[in-house]
Amino acid sequence: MNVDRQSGQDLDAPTAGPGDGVSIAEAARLSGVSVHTLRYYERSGMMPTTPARTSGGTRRYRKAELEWIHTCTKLRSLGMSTDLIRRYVDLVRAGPGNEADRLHLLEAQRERVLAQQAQLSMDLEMINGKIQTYRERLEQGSADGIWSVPREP
Amino acid sequence: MNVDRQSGQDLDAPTAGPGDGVSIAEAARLSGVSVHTLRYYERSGMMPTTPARTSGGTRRYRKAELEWIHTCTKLRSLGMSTDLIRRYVDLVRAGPGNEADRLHLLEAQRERVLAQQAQLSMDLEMINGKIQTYRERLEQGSADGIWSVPREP
DNA sequence: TCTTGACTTAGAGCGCACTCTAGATTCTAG
DNA sequence: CTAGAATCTAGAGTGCGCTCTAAGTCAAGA
Repeated sequence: MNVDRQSGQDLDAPTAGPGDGVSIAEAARLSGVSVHTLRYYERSGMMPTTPARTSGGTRRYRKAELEWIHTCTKLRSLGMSTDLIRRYVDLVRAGPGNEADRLHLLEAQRERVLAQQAQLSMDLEMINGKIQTYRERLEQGSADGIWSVPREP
Repeated sequence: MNVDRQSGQDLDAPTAGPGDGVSIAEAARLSGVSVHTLRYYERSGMMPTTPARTSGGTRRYRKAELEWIHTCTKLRSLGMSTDLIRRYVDLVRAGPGNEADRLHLLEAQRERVLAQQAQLSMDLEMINGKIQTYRERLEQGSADGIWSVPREP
């Protein structure tokens, strides 16, 4: 059985009984995002499946939701916009048959990330150059001419 | 003589005579940022030196400003906040003697970029895995079980 | 049962980095 | 000299991705 060590809840339970899944606070702790953000993701259509509810209406996050949140945070940290994630989620919710579209969204994001990595590496050379220059000048006791303001004669 | 090919202006001229430097539109074209952004950078204290002005008050960008804008856009694309850039610019404007502080700002930014690159690479593995899975399933004509919504029995 | 803390919703607020506007002034080609 | 394009300033507006609030409901231990 697949059980959360903290809450002792069965993450795979098929129904929304009172003891199934974990609370939103626990889901937040497990995924590293705030409860506010979890609710925001849900109401803005960024969850392929929404957490089950107890009879009182409180959310119970299970394996599917927790795994998606994990994926979702990775897509976000790869720079994928909430709008694109919504589009991806819409495809998933539409069910089988649009896998090529989903693939295309992911591949497009990968291309953006690769481009960004290349850009970062290029711009890093610049900052490394400046760091190197500062270090050399500091060894000599002077940093003139890097970005000092020229004095009027 | 250092001359802009487009405007034919002397970028090194020491005084703010009417024909020295380039207009803000030309500076924008050369640096790839908008004229709005150039004015914003200036008034929010992100320019170590401000462009000279004609007698009528219009800006004339010269080599120093154009080079800084170039550096500044790279720092921005490395994710350095405008606040940190302002701090760096303040140090530069304060003149020689704080090179260690400047160096520290740049090194801290480099550390953040290196961490971000590592994170991007890690998260990219996830997206690559999903892309790979989708491709395989598409070859088989099915993408069930990646992020499909389970049907109720 | 009671109490305390966690949870609910809809909607407002925030921080960042621009981006645009209005209305006046300046520049430049003819 | 003149017309039209470019520029000026201070300040307002925008889009993104959260983040927080208010006013109430629910859950769980003593």
